[in-house]
Amino acid sequence: MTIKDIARICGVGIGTVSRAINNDPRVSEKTQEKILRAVKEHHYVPNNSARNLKMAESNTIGLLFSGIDNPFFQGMISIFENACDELGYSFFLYAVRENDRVENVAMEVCKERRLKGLIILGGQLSFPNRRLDSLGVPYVLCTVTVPRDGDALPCSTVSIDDEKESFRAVSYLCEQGHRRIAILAGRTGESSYGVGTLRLAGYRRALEEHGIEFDPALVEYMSEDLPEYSMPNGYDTMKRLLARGADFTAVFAVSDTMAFGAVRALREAGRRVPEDCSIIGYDGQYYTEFMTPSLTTVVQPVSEMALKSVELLDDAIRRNAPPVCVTYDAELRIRESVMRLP
Amino acid sequence: MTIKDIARICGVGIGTVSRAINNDPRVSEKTQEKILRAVKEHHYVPNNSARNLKMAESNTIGLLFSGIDNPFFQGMISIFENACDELGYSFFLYAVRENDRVENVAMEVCKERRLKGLIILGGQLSFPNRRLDSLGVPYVLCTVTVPRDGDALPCSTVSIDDEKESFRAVSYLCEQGHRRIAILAGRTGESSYGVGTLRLAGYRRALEEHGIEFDPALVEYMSEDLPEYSMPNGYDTMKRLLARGADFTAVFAVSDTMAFGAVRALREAGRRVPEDCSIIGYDGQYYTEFMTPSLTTVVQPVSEMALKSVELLDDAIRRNAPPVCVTYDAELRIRESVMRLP
DNA sequence: TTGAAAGCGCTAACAA
DNA sequence: TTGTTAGCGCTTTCAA
Repeated sequence: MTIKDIARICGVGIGTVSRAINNDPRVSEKTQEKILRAVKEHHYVPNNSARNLKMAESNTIGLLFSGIDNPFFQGMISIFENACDELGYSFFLYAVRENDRVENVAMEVCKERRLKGLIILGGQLSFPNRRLDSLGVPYVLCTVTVPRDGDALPCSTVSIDDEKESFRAVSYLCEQGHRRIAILAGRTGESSYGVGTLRLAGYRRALEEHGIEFDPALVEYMSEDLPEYSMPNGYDTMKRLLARGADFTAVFAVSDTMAFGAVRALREAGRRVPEDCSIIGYDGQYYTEFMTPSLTTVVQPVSEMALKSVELLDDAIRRNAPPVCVTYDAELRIRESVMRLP
Repeated sequence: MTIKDIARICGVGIGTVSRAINNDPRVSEKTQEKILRAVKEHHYVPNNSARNLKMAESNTIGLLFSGIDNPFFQGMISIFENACDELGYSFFLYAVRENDRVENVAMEVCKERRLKGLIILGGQLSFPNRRLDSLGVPYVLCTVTVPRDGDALPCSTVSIDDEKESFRAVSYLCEQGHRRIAILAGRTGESSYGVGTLRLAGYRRALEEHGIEFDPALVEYMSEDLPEYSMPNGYDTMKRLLARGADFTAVFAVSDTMAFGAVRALREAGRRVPEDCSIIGYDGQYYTEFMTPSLTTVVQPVSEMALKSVELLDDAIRRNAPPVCVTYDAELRIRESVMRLP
């Protein structure tokens, strides 16, 4: 069933059918009605490939989303969607699969749907990036960690300062009287601009500023064999820390998922939270407030970040604005999982 | 940058470029190398729209996924993907947005990508369904609840029997000596084949078979104002049950998320779990084993269900097999959140 | 092994 | 207000 069939059925030209479908005012009401009725009756659906191929340009913003299985992104998609809506853009969501490279998908989708611009949510990218440079449309990186040093980025970014926020979280632990603070850290060998590395750096700086000597025995890196930043990994990593007989009164977990698993491990070891061990998470995921004890954590302002991403992209598209890097402050949400030491 | 440009650059015809790109053996090695080099150098990416438009058929299975924000589906996508891979299909993932109807998206995507078949994961559908009937390719419903009575379905389905599994879960509670069992139920007014209704029915039957009279005072329906089956809703619903002064020693929550929120509400009310109140969840989500106490829950065999869905679709595509409805058994995973009453 | 050309289904420019 | 037509970028004949 193509536009041709509908035209034949209605006894009109295909141009008229096209106009009727797209609500072009230059079709008589009677004709349009007839055509739409036939469309409905025969379940005609336009072929998007043909449409995209023909159209010189769309008015669509694409969202390239790496991490469909990552709960951190839960609920963000609809924020992007609504924001695009508000600014008058269509919205196209594309979930990047694990084995696909963001850059390649970006190129493909851009051509296929004639995107006006692109938001890249999550995933790993490196710069300079020749592929992305040749995209031809502006794009913004949201919660994508990239090296910040050296040359200016060719795109806008929206993120938080992981080092600073970790510093703040661990400082809070220090201020609550903790001196033996362990960290459930990212994988060893993570790149120097990965969040794990940044969060560990913040941890070290906080210790230093509070006159606490860094003790390698209190650092436990997450397992290479388990999914990164997952609950099982948090559980396993804490088990190892405990098994080593490390002596600590508080833990900084580099993600809420890690903290969740760690709490379980702590309890299995007979340590109460927060009475015997305080814990602090990172990300501010939705479930942390329903945990018992509710988890003190670094809340990333995901809504604002999503909104700002669309805004920046719109600036670039409509006003040709130059790239900017926006860094948001996270909020240390103080809840029940940290105890003040006497 | 189109195939034409590459052809011009390399001094060959566009047909040759097409063949080179698609690894057609009828291109001399030298020519292919030259072309691929130019492709790389100029960042040429074929336009999928043009490709899809031209190709008579693809070898692609599409996965229409409703519920990108639903943690229940976490990790399922890659199972579908691998299964398709194994059977020699390409895989196309499409996340259906809240405001889109599955049927419409199905029609569109099918035409656009010339799908061989479709798997519909989650979402709500009703039958008979004229739109889906005119799809023209086989499709299978995975964890989609549809009315089962009356005419045969035009497609295969893979699901579990919510009534039976709920019956089993609540029976277990009864067998542990509980007589006052509350339920955190689906929304009032849910359709008669919705999971909420089914799970409530299983609850009632279990009570009945164990000689316990059904007490409406022990049923608390989830809030209409909060997201369905969410943690806040579980929390809120339990709060209301508690506020009513209901008298119970165990609760059946119709989802793990509800159970999670409910545990928090219970504790805030000073009731220990499971000592003062047992609780049982439903779904078998990944985090339930890391909760404290770990949650006894009805584990849906999501991997098997995903695998079977692809298998059934393959049967329909390759062997023209008639639709079948496969119902899996769930597993009641007994953990720490239920206590035996003396 | 290659190039030329038809045509996938649609939109938009043009003509009527 | 309508019909006709060119052509979007590609794959795939067909002919060389």
